[in-house]
Amino acid sequence: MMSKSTVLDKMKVEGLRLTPQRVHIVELLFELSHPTADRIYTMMTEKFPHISLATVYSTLKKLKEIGVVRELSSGDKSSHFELAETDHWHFNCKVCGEIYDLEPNDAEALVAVGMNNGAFHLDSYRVEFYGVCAKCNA
Amino acid sequence: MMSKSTVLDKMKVEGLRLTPQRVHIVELLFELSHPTADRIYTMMTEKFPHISLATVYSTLKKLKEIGVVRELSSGDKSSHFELAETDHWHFNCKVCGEIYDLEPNDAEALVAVGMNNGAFHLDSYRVEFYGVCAKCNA
DNA sequence: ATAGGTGCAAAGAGTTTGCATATAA
DNA sequence: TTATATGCAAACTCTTTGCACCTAT
Repeated sequence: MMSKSTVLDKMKVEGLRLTPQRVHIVELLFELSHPTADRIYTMMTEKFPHISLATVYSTLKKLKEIGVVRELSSGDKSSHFELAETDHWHFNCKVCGEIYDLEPNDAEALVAVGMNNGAFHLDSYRVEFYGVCAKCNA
Repeated sequence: MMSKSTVLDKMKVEGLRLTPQRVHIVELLFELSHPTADRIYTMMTEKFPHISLATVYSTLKKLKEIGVVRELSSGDKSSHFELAETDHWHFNCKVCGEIYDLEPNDAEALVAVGMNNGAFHLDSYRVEFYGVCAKCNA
């Protein structure tokens, strides 16, 4: 589990300015579960009433570039974002739209496939499950 | 490996009309590798000079609904589409943009995680790897 | 001091929708 | 015959860009 100061340090090291807006976006990424840019924007307006969606997108893009944020591009709707921390997989409920984090069982074997016998250079990978969660199935 | 007539039968069964446009879209899905809607549209214009992108999107949407097509939503760019046939995983090269099909090693163990101890109803899943392919790494 | 960030508005890309015409069944 | 598909254009959503002003370093 990454800490907030680890993220902020990383941002500084990578040459990103630590504006109050950016700091709060990072805080929200720790508080919210897989938020969309718009969700972050809405939460931001409580503390920064005049913030722009463009600022949110711009910050998320930079955080993605330095590798502390992952973008989850979900088919027909808007992207969700998460801190690129531990290795985990996602379950996407088609009824309520909730995204659940799941623990991998054997990530190493999976990664071996992704490297294609060493032929490919692997940066990252994602595992996404789709279906109906326990709550919605009841 | 699904056959073209299997797909067309399925479409008929599901109440979709077999128009010449739709038949050719299906043919293109067999010929092309993970095409975008726009790629299919461009190929379609050779045979149907006045076809509309809307028709392509509409057909892909219906094929997705009846489960013969999968949409691969790729982050910041447009979606790619593929026939929902065999169980396979993808490697996405960030340099050339190519999408490679990979053979799963142990899909069952993976699916077991996705079912979350039987709590979730699993429709489907995807495994996406990101990195640099052999060709671009040379 | 100044490179980089912010907020605003406008532009862009991809996808969907409304509607009149055409057509598969 | 008639419910559904097509093609066109316009609309929509999400995201990016341009620019003048501001601010973290």
